[in-house]
Amino acid sequence: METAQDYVEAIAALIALSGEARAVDLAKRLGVTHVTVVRRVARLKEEGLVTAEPYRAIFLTEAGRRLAAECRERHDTVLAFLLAVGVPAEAAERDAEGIEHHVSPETLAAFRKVIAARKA
Amino acid sequence: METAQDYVEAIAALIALSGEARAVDLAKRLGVTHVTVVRRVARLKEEGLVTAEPYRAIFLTEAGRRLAAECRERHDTVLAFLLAVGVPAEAAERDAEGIEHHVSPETLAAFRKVIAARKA
DNA sequence: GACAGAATGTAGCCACTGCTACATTCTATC
DNA sequence: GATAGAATGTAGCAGTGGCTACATTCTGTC
Repeated sequence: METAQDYVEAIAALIALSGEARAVDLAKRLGVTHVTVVRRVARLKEEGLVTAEPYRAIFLTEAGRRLAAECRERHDTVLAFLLAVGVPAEAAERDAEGIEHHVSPETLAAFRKVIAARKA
Repeated sequence: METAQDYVEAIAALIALSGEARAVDLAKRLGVTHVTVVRRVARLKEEGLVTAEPYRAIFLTEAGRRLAAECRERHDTVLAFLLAVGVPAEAAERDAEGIEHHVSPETLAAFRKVIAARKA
């Protein structure tokens, strides 16, 4: 489930960058081989999160886009929060990747409040 | 590696509670069957983190105690931090379990500063 | 001390993620 | 349009974590 989120996030990011997500680029971005990507994408397809045809790029379904947007929003919130409490940018980026999958809605709400407070 | 930390943490907690860590109690605490525990503990033994003899309780080696202490300290810091920024206790406990494995030393330092500031 | 029940150990299954090695298909260039 | 190189697909291996089922050992009680 976590990896599914990482994948749709990465796919969304690649589509935003270049209009499509190719297996080789996904592999590069996620730091795995293309085989791992292909197999995982097949499952995402079964789960209805992406569309994928042999030898073609990968795209998100409506459900995939929704999930990606959620993840993106959560990721950005966690990152902004870490930066707001004084974590150096590089560490914040790294840690946000791991932390984002373990924040409950309650924690996310608390994070947002802190961000808003620091901004004010 | 994450699971190794969860196990030494749990073992340390059980030892603190009752003087020893038994497989069945570990299984209950970690929410898995005793088989999973036994196999993981065998690996921890190979890694020099615990001592384990057939049909005997599990204990931490010096290295295991060090690791457990580190994890405990980090866990407590994350939990205290979440509470300090207003996360409800229940959610904080849950999320700390997941987040603790993804905080870098830099992030931990930032967390400590926030805790100190809120305390003052 | 026998015995039942609890605890532990062992065997074997599945799912997931990662890999290498090799096969196939695309694609850009000549 | 042939062809080399890139991209993708497929097969098969290993490690980890989860399980059930069954065997063995402990242990407390009669």
